[in-house]
Amino acid sequence: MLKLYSKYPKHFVAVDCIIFGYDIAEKELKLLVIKRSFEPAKDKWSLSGGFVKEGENLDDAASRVLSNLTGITDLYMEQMHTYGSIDRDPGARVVSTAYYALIGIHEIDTEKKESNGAHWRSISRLPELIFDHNQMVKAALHELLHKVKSQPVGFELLPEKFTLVQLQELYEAVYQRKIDKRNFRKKILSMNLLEKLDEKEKVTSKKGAFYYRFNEEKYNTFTTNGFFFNLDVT
Amino acid sequence: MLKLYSKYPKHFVAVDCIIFGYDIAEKELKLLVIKRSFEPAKDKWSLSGGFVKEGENLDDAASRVLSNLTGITDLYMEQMHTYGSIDRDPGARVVSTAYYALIGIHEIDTEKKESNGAHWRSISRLPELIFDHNQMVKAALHELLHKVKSQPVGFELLPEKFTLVQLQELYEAVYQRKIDKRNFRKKILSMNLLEKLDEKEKVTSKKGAFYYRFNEEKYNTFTTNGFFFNLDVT
DNA sequence: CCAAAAGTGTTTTCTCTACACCCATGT
DNA sequence: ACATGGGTGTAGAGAAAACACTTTTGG
Repeated sequence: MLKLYSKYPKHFVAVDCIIFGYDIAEKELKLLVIKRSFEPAKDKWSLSGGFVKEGENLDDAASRVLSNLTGITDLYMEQMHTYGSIDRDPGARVVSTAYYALIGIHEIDTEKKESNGAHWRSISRLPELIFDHNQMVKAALHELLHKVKSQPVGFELLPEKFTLVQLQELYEAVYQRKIDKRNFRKKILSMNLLEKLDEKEKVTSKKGAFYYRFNEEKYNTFTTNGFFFNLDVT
Repeated sequence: MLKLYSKYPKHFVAVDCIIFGYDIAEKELKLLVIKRSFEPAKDKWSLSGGFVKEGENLDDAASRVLSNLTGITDLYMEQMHTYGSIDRDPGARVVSTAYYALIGIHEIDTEKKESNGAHWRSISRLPELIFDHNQMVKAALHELLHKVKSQPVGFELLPEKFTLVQLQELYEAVYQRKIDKRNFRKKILSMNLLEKLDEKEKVTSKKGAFYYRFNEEKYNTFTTNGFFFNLDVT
């Protein structure tokens, strides 16, 4: 390796993962937080993070942290923002890139979650987090809100099969407001992205609600043709 | 300083600045590019960047690079994305955070620009840039396009006083398409963010066009009340 | 048979779009 | 008086919003 840049300083580089999960039963958006196991700020609540290794891509570091914690390997994960204030981490100067992921709350490997001291916490009742982690979460929520309107990411938070009621409740949880049932269904179905299955979910009602499935192929056809997902309902 | 993290590797951290300028005369969006003065890739076209110093905030590093190049100190600058592939820079593994700035093409200190080997290049005729810089520009343009629709950042690219014609031409340059004059004026004026001045610009026409000014106070009133700037015109 | 949740259409309102002529002025 | 760019309104189409009753079925 050439020593071209040897006069410049090096820094610790880390990633922090903001893992959102949707709890279909409680109809709440949750965040995965961990009890930090090392100094500084040991035993405080924190996002899960990790240092970027030598010869490891930044994105790969984020995936590694996520998979160590949840067992999930292949996942929608998006870089959000990089935090680089010199004093953000009292242990040393660390530049940290925050990523966020959307998962169904039950997709997670419970073993791994427990052994890492991770817990789901409702976003409306978050604990105090270390460093600038609360700020990160706030920014990620803000971005999620915008994202959810313009791209069909909501489906990432649900199991493969879901009912329209569940989908609506998810949007209500994210938007933090009520949505009109008829308008919601009209709009989402008119996009032709959902496939109605022959199966019904019969736990929450006697009549039962039809399951639907997100059709990724159709979505890709649309996007390549300059289609713009836009879910903005009453 | 505690040696808490000493077992982890350190990395070079850099910033790259994507500086967009609007040329009010040529009605074109331009990008500031420089001829790189050092190895590797010496004499190739590049964004202007720099390594983050010891004890320097990430954002401050971006501001420093910008001000060295343009003389502009106080500016709207936004972090875009962090690029962290291990082989993106052939000189060494460098994690680089890209920022973009919007300025009027004439706000710049010409001395500084020349002495740094910087040039304005129309975004429709960009040269090949080093490393992943073309990718950065493409991403920044994409983000600019979305941003411009949802936030009144267009004004950053214009001088304090501007005519509605100039503002429309700016949006046409960014969107890369014609906008209906009457619809544009109707929409932008209905937002009540512009202040009509008593002065006219009389260079480009005999009749003269009234100057307007962006009213930041009004904008702040709106945003705090949950207002959403939305410019999406014919 | 009734409670509980699923499912379904229509009307009104508003926003977006398309479109063409008059105005002011310097030469 | 005319050429040049600045400025203005309206009608029609399409999208968003408001709104309430019927259906199914397990207990």
